[in-house]
Amino acid sequence: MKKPPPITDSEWSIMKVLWKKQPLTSTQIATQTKSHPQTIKTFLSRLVKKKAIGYEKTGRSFYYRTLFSEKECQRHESRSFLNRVFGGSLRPMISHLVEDESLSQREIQELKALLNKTSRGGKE
Amino acid sequence: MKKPPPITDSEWSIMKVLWKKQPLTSTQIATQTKSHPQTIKTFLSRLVKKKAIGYEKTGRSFYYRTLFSEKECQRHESRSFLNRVFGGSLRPMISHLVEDESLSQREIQELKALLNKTSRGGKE
DNA sequence: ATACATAGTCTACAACCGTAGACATAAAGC
DNA sequence: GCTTTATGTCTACGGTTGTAGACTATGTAT
Repeated sequence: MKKPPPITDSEWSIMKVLWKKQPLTSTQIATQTKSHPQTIKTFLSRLVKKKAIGYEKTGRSFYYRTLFSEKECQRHESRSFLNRVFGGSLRPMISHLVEDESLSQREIQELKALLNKTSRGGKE
Repeated sequence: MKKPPPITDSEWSIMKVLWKKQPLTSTQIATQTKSHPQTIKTFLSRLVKKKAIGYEKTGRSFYYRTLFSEKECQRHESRSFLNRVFGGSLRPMISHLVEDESLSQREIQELKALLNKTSRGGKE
């Protein structure tokens, strides 16, 4: 499976819209994001060029569609973020987040449950 | 407390070196990072200009020093990353990381311990 | 004092990013 | 068939980023 290309901030906002509902035309995206249509078109071209999205032409309309799942892209971004800010190691990052951003009791319970579930899958 | 300015990838690598040992001269940093000295100097100027670091001139040498702790910067970066990629919510992100990046048994244990400790401090 | 070395400042430059105008093309309605 | 309208493509432009050469100023050694 190919890995997703780098996606900039503004491009992410477009990807997000598409992940919610696909496929969409440039006009539909512009309406939803309340952005200048021309700007959206530029971002769409760039995303197409870097093969983050594709499109099908049906009659007069171009329908855009992502070529990667949100999860794939999140995974990828997390990786590079991790490398940049936390030197690549996950644990310090999670520690930091957990310590720093106060989580509610409920969230903590959920995370613990998650960790229990993962226990079986984790590699030793 | 002022918030840290945006720091680019390359600049992070300099900050990292400084956080490990401060203060340092540009030459020392260039040596450690094995980068072209001129490039380091540029980054240092930019970091000074955006007030991420400061320096003291002692005799012939300029000693650079960070103006923010690593934790502060990590916090800041985590925030913007979170907003961009996970729509600002922490839990999905941690879930994603925990599910996706396989953690060792040991790491899982450590995280659980961390969560227990945090229980008391977390807000309800 | 004079020359050498060191370290900051100015300048540059290509690539990328956010933003968007101008232009072309093609479908659709009249 | 011709005009309107929608939609992609080309071009642009200022700002940032990574990279680094050239110039300058100032200690340092002789």
